[in-house]
Amino acid sequence: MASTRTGPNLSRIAASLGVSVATVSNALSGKGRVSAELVERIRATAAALGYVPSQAGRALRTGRSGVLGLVLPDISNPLFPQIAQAVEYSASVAGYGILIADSRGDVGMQTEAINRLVERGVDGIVIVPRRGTRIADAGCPVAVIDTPSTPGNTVSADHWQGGREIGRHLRDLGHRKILLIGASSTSNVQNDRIGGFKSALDATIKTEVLWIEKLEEQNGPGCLLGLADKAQRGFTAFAALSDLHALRALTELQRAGIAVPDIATVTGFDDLIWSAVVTPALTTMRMDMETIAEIAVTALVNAIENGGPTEKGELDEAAADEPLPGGRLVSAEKSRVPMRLVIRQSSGPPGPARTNLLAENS
Amino acid sequence: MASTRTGPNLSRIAASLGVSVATVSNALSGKGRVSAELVERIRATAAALGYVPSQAGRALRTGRSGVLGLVLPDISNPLFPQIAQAVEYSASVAGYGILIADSRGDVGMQTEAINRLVERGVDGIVIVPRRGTRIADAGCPVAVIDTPSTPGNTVSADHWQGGREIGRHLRDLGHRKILLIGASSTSNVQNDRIGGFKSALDATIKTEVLWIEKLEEQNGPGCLLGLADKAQRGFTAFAALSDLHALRALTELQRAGIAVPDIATVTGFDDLIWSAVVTPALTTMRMDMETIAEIAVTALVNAIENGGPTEKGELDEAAADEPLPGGRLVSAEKSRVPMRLVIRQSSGPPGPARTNLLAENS
DNA sequence: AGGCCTTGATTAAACGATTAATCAGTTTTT
DNA sequence: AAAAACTGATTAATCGTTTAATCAAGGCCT
Repeated sequence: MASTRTGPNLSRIAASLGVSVATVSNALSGKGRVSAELVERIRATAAALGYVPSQAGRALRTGRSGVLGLVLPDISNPLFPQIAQAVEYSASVAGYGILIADSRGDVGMQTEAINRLVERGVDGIVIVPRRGTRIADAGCPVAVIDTPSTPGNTVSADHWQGGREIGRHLRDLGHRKILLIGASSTSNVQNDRIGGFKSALDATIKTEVLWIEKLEEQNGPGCLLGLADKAQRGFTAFAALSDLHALRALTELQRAGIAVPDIATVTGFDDLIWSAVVTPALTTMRMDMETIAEIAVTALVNAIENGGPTEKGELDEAAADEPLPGGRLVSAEKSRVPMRLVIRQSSGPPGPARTNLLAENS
Repeated sequence: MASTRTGPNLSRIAASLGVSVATVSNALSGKGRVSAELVERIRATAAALGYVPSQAGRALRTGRSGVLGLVLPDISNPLFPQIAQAVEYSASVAGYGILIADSRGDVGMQTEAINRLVERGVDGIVIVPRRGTRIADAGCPVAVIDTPSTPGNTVSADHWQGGREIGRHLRDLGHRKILLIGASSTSNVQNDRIGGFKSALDATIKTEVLWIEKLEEQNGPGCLLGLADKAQRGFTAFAALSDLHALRALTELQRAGIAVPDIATVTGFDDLIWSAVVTPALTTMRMDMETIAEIAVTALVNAIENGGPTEKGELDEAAADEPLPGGRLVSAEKSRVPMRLVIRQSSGPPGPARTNLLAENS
């Protein structure tokens, strides 16, 4: 603790007032029995001396560090800022700090990252798992933010509902041939979005899914997606499963001289930072990260402080009523948070030469 | 510490081997004098018992938490992932964890965020300051990542050089009328980039600076930048001071039917995630964040562990030889890291109907 | 052979906070 | 009036690690 190395501690306050350290501790924490007048004097001198409690001392005694770990599949993911900001905020409101760990896209490193956090003594961990991975027993409560269809998911955006809403939006605009653009078919999140999307359509609407990773395996990263060709073949709407892909689609279409939204409609997902400032601004689905983070952190803190509701996610052979196994997945009552449709300028009715005058609903 | 709450500790290992805790501690840390044979046995049982040292106990005794704070002006900034990832990596290599704090764009909250970190006992802090703010005395070593022209800067990209390189690139391509696009004239970083940019041009080249924030004050956020009009007036190159603005320029020009790079050239800064996947892929300047983070973390760790080179940045009236004032700005020998020009498809010679066939230099 | 250095271990004192147990007065109860 | 209960404080143990100080024993020197 560089913080309180030389700074005042409880005993210094106690000494300067001629009382015992226990009394000072009780006064500041409000736990024991201390006269109101003395509490006031202790508070005053503590403030005067600039007292800052030592987390190390407290942690050693209480067994709690007051820190949560945040494990991300890949920090460089553009969605990360939203997540980190929301989780950090919820945690700080609950009195916790956030220690970050990056698994850098590597599946094996996810376990390693978790271990690093555990060794640092975090009280709990929020994990946004790499797709398809299971969470190893961490030795502390764990909240998982993924997608409702993933077993063990604590809370997440309702990606299925999000897909359904954007599907409805495109259906109502009159599109009859829609291209879905995703990264990889192994993503639970993207599959949920696709499932929801298709559930909103009727039989007359034709869809096709373009997987970017598969395409790039053949043509190299950053290759063209061949959307102009798709447009020729009658696709009037391009529903990307991420704003990053939507952006790629938008610029590729524009470059090919296909006006958006006049000729083709482009929609995205996640409302990433640039979505509002490109021209035309992207119609997209926004996750309510603030709520998701708050639910996840609350569930985690509850498990930490009260041994709240948990479920054994991985150790299937063990009995569920086993005495606290150390690592445990926490669960929340509300596990799916609805996404919100943000209509901007990139979506409109199909066919040539029509402009979308809908204003953004803030 | 949820980690070692019930787990094995030094005394358990000591007991199970019939030696003293001090010996175990010495054996595991390699500091005292312990026979090689006993070290081996201790190591073995420690591993067998799954021993994890308690950070709390260690921190309390040594006064070091092994954690660095990372203060960011606004986590939602798209540049953040790069920074966080690089800093987290460098820190973990040096054996430190990263605690994040977000000042959410608010100037006042920067101080508050720093205080939160200090209260959590971080050993040092890496700050990417909100533009124009000074760093308050934090009570622990502080490394600042901003721009070389900012007093107190520890290390950063050489934004001036970056500007110069992209200026040269556009000059060599033959552009004679260039529009610079920035967010705000109060940003040191952007001003450095502009300064470097102009230093690369000769007198025959005309430039103009468009400040987005000023424009949005009048026309509302997300408004058009009027670039089509600028193109009409003879501007052939649009050099944005951030990829976010470059993207905005690119899509706005495309929407107006101005082909990039055939008619107009667009360049950016920072090589953000989407820069390589839009069409045309953005020519941009890339910061070497890995190196910057490594230098910053190394300087910080050096100051923490050896009381390395520091300078009093703020407390001007105090003598420089004052005994360690607690909070101090660390300095590094190498404080400016060159940026690298990444040529992609969005830049080309001016004038109609010419295509840029330069390959990306990876 | 006695003194001295080296080796390999132990002892004990911190670090700073929390908290159960205790204690001396004072007030209330029986 | 003696017992019981409450109030406001103190004492002392504890969390797990590090580390200075100490100690016993064997080897080396003069």
